Amino acid sequence: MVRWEPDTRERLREAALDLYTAKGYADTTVAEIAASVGVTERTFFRHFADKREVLFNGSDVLQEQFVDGVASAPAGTAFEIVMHAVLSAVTFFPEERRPYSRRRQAMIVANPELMERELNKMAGLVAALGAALRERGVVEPEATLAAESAVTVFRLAFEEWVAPSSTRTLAEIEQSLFAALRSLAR
Amino acid sequence: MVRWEPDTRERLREAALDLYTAKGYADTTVAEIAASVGVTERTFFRHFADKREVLFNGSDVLQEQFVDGVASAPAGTAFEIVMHAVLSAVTFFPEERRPYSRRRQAMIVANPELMERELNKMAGLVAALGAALRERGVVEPEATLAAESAVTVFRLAFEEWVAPSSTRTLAEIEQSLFAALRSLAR
DNA sequence: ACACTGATGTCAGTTACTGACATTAGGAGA
DNA sequence: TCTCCTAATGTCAGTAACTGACATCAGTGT
Repeated sequence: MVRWEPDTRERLREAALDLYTAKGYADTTVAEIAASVGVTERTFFRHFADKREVLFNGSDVLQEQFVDGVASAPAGTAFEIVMHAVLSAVTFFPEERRPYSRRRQAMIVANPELMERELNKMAGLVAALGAALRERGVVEPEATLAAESAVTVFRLAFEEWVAPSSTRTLAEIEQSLFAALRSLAR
Repeated sequence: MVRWEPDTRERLREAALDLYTAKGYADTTVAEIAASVGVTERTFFRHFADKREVLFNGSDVLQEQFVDGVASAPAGTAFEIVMHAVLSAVTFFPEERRPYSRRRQAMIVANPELMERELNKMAGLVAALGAALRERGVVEPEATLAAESAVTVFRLAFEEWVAPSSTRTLAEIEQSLFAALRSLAR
């Protein structure tokens, strides 16, 4: 019977954020991250496609949440469906995870390379959401426009949610942004 | 009196797209690009921050067009102002540049690294547009939402404009997308 | 016992990118 | 004309991200 050890993958993820925080993203080498959990650099690259990807683990799970949210939404307009999906996905960000999200997001916004990757993940969300909408019979260009709008709202809401002074819940922020978006195109 | 030679920068830009097209982006080294115009690799990196940036030259000019478009828009809602800005910027994409844009965009969508950079440039447009709107007194969150929406419309319109079968003008596509967006949030 | 599978180690190699310093060409002014 | 200055480039050594190929090894099912 051996002492329990978390996944190598998970340990790499934690070590990476710790090191990025301590020394800065650019000044941290992949070799250091690997060494700090007792594996080789090669192993790191077997778990993560590149040095950036280690910070973007949950993104596929979030994507599923969005897609499920579309599938489970009651009948309605494209806009109502994506609103439902985005608001459902808030369960992915419970209050106790806010400190972690803050740390991670601070790292991302401070490093253009990471921000690029973040934007890329958001584009993935848009693609998945758009596909889910088309699955439900929404046609172009409404499917893509609704998907884009929804992810934009989600992203802006998330950014405010992790802002240092923010106290509102993610769902509240999202709702006010959806409302503002509605009245924009008036 | 010497034979006229275009900028080293411009020649690198052309050579890069040619080589990327001929051998593929990943299989082209920066050293090859540099050698093909008779300079060293180091010189390439003095002109372009990295291997991707060489395909994103005009983006700052486009950004200025957007900002100018906001400044020159008649009084109106945030939505009307960004519509004016986006529609003004079509002069940046005359019909004769469509073949070049098609080539370039095909290269970008085929390479995730390049797509990431593209998304990053779009985020730059959003930021500039948002700032220009705030300059005109538009407040948050309307400024950011309008900027995001406008750049989304521009991007989707551009993608359709460079699609192989597309014949409509960029302005036409943009107008129909703005209209669709308007009726989305109804 | 044996084969198989999945995760890891090892190692050599490529290439993007950077810093430091040298060189050169052309223009402005003494 | 000589000289200084600046901008662009060359040279060179170095770092670190990433990859492919192959070996090892522990566990698992048969």
